[in-house]
Amino acid sequence: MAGRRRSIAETEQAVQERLGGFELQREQMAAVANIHRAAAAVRQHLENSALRPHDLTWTGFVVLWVLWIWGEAETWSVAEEAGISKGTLTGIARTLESRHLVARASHPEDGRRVLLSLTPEGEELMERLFPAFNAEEAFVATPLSAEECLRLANGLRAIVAQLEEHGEERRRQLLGGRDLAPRRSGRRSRQ
Amino acid sequence: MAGRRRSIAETEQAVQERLGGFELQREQMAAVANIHRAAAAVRQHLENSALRPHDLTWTGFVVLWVLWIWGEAETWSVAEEAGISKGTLTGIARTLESRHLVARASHPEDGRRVLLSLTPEGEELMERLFPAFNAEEAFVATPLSAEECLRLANGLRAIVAQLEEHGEERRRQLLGGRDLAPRRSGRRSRQ
DNA sequence: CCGGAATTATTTGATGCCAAACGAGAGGCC
DNA sequence: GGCCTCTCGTTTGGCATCAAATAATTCCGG
Repeated sequence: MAGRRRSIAETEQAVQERLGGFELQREQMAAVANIHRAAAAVRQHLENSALRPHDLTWTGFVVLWVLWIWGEAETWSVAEEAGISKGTLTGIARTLESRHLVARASHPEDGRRVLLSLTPEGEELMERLFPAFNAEEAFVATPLSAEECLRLANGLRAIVAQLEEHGEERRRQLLGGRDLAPRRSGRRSRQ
Repeated sequence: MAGRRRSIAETEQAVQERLGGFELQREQMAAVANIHRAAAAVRQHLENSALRPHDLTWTGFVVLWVLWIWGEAETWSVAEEAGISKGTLTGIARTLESRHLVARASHPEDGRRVLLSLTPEGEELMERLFPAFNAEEAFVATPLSAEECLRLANGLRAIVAQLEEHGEERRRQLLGGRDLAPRRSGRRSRQ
């Protein structure tokens, strides 16, 4: 056992032994745990294969991707699509702008809003990068048939939908009226 | 369309339109994209429901979890299991140690190695926290039957295995002998 | 045993990340 | 026009994150 990476089977065996005394939702636990294992492994691989030669981070790529697919868009919508907070997007957009891949323009009718779009350089990058990226997506999914991929995607989509539809209500319920403790980090009030 | 969150179906439609001219692995792309959407959504929910009252981050919880399941363990092995780099673990362990949830001990036979374990306080926390955490895992998986959860877990496990078995070789192949550009960030050489 | 090679964990630097606070602008009302 | 409120994007603070450099220790050949 010592000095070797544990397989998922070994881990699940250890969990079984450790948690024998608990009543638990075993299948759901395995699903959630593996979502994160897979996400981390896939992200790691894509960053170190397709993205690294272009010095892009995962999130930077996702933002470029969103702009490529949707064209010019407001920041709140880009953040939403990319699955990051608007504060994070501000930083990412700054980085991408400094590399001339993304352009920032203020909304013609509302001075508060900002529009993001790809520069021609950004478009060109995506056209070259995307096929390589997609090839690595195919590589990580090699063990699965096309149909199994769709099944997988459907299961995951159902989880996302569940959280979009019922997540906020659930969190409210759990609180039962009490206030949620503020995060340890985050900006402090001035007074 | 404006001012509303786009559904996954709409996104996939836009992708279809934008990428009509590319040859692409559609199913694999959908699977990979949804892995990340789901991972982010699930993590967000768990942090804001089960973990927040205990002021734990996702990664902090995962590290406690690994120690709870496996007992005392060496740091490299904890990092491996938790899916983070050993450098990151150093920071997390420091945080958890400062909160008296984790203890650090040096290896009796090898002064380079460090052993981590839960303190009694950490054990107690996990015993109280785990049921709540598992309940939220069950909540996010509500739309799926137990069997569908297992199917999902199996598909994801296959992807992780693919990367563990062939990922490194694949990245070497892609490089074709060339050196991978260093990351933009990271420690600089002294000279 | 001595000195270099190998193997640990830690430090470092740049970036990512969130939530809450903030400031700038828009819109309604009187 | 002067306010008050609402709604944007940005800033802030505290961590998390990685890979490479470095420090600390062990191992091995002579």
